Amino acid sequence: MRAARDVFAERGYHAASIRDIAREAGLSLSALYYYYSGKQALLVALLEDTLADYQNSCEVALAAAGDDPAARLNAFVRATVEYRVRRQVDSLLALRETRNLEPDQLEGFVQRRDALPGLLQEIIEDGVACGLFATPYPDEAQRTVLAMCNAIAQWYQPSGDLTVTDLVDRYVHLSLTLVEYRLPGDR
Amino acid sequence: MRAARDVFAERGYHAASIRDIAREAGLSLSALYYYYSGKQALLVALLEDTLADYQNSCEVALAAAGDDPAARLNAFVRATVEYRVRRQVDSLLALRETRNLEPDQLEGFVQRRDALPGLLQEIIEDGVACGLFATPYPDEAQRTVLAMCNAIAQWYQPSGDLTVTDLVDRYVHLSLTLVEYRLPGDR
Amino acid sequence: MRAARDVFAERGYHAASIRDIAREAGLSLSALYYYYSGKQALLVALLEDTLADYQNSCEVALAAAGDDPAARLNAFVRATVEYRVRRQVDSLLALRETRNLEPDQLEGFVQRRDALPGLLQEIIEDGVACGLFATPYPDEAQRTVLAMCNAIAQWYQPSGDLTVTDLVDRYVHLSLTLVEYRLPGDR
Amino acid sequence: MRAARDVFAERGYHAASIRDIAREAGLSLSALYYYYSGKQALLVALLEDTLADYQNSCEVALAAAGDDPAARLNAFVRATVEYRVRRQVDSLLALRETRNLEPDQLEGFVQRRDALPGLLQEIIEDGVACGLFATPYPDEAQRTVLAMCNAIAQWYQPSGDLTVTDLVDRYVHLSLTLVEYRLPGDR
DNA sequence: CATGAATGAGGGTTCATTCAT
DNA sequence: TATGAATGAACCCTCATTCAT
Repeated sequence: MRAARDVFAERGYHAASIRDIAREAGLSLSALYYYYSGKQALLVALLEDTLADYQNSCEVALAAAGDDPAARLNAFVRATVEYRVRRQVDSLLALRETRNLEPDQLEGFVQRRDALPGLLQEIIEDGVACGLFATPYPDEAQRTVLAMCNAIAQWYQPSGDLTVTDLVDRYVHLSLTLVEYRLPGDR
Repeated sequence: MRAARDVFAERGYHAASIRDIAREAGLSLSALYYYYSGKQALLVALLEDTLADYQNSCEVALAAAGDDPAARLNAFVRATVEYRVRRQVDSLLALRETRNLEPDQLEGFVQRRDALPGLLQEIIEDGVACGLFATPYPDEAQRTVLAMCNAIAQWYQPSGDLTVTDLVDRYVHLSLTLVEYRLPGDR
Repeated sequence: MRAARDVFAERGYHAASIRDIAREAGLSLSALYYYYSGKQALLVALLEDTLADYQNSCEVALAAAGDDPAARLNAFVRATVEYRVRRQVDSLLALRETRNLEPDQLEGFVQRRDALPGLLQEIIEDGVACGLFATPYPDEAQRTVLAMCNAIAQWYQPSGDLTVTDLVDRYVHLSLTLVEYRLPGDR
Repeated sequence: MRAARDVFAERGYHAASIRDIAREAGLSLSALYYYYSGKQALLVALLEDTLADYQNSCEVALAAAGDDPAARLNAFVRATVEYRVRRQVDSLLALRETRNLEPDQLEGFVQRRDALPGLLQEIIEDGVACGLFATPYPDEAQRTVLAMCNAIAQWYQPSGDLTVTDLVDRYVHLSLTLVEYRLPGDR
């Protein structure tokens, strides 16, 4: 799977050859087929693993965050940003190669994947409902939060100046700004 | 080119077969080769055309916007959002398939493409410098503005309830919020 | 035809594309087809022209040589060597590309082409018969004379030190040596 | 390789299709690619094998011939003639298709191939130096010896009257005649 | 658990040729 | 005379996959 991840990431699913993956993995072609039933199965395994990990990270973070919408938004953004950095390559694959899942797999996968935006949606709507978030456009705010977090995988360089801690702080700040967070009693 | 756009968009560059494109275009395989020297040439033509159109839209909009950073940000976001809607499929291709340009083409293309984020960068820094934008994170704000505008191509449905006009308004609002725009005299 | 000669010579008949020939000739593809009915026709024209020229050269030389076998051998070798130098590229084509003639053309062409070795054969046999040539192997001598003359086209460099005059002298000498020419009265 | 040899010989490298070779070999197209990485690789394999065999034959023959130039010339001609008969088809390929080697391969191949004429050159020059060979034109004599031996592959018919033994005798005779061999003490 | 061998389908591309203009 | 446009067949090659061992 490591080999598949690297090769898929470098070339893209369709341009990647299963021979390249086998070579990268130090396996013979047939040995690879012994463990995975085919190219598609490798992709599925990668994406499922990535998604499960991400979902779990979010759940844990949200469970610890309690009920406050601001705290929950904070937790969600933190979990997402950290995930995009921690599993940067997998994040890219999830964004780019999901479309190459075959119809069977695709449906269920997308369904599960899209539960998370729904969660974020709820958080923001809660915040709006109780007056913490003043944004007039909760839908677009939610889309933007996701888009900006996802994009991290495309540009972040672990070797650069920006530490993950700082990155998280900044994205949390941006998110709260986006939803126009008003401190309670600040109205 | 229309056929190439549709087929590339539907399947992705590598999964798309030049035979499919020819069929979609109502041409024989060889006739297609008469006009374009190959698959890569089709991709290049598409991406170059898309980029030129987008750059032009931005330039026109910014030229009309004058010097005020807020007005310029407004113009930039408006131009980008409208572009993402007007040429939605091309926008997706530009985002997804640029990586499939061959090294020769890639370099120059990316260079030209990345001039625009630079422009946005300047706008935001100007705004910060003259106190109009209060964001402590101009870099991340700029990345977010781009990310959210780009993402439009992935979800917007012209047939839906949201008109382009409304969409633009909302994204302008979000952008100004992101950079923490303070009305002059509002400090 | 000049273009065809050059392109056929450089790449070989099958590797040469009729587009290359047209480009080399400064013609459009269709204009080329206006003058020659196809690739094969170009080859036929080239080879026929070359053969006719060579045959003519030989006939003229032999007519001037009179009856003496040594003089005739001298004339034949001189004509052949000079021809290989004068039309070096055509000579190469004749040697290499005759096999690519289509069956129709091939038969007649080969028949005419092989009349000349027959002539050489007669010359040598005459010389042997009247005791001028002492070679015990007239057939092999004839084959060798032809082979050595033909090979000239493969290595001779007009820009080199060896002049055509010298070249002819040497090959005449070699030929007479080969047939073991005995000066009359030398026996 | 046998199939490749036959098909290349019959049609020429460029006119030969790799499908024909596969069919002739009783393999599927892909199976052929399993063993040889492509058309060029087949050609290289054939030519290299042929060259190595020929070089080896010459070396063995010369090693057994001792120092006498006449004996060495005899050995060289014998080895070459026998080789041209023994591997007639390969000889034709080597003569005709070497030009279709790609530049990488071509250089080294030609270099190795041309070592042999150099050897012949030395033999003849030795003979001339010690007065055994009286030819005034050692270079041309050498070219002729090679040309006549090489040509054998183009016309010899094993089914004909001429046995290989006779053939060798005659070509040795012609070669010695060409270099104007004088028996020691015959000067 | 691992492999070498084999396959058929399809890939992008080139080509000689034709035809309406 | 000359051309641009078009075609269908064939080309070399790569691929995901299978199977006997």
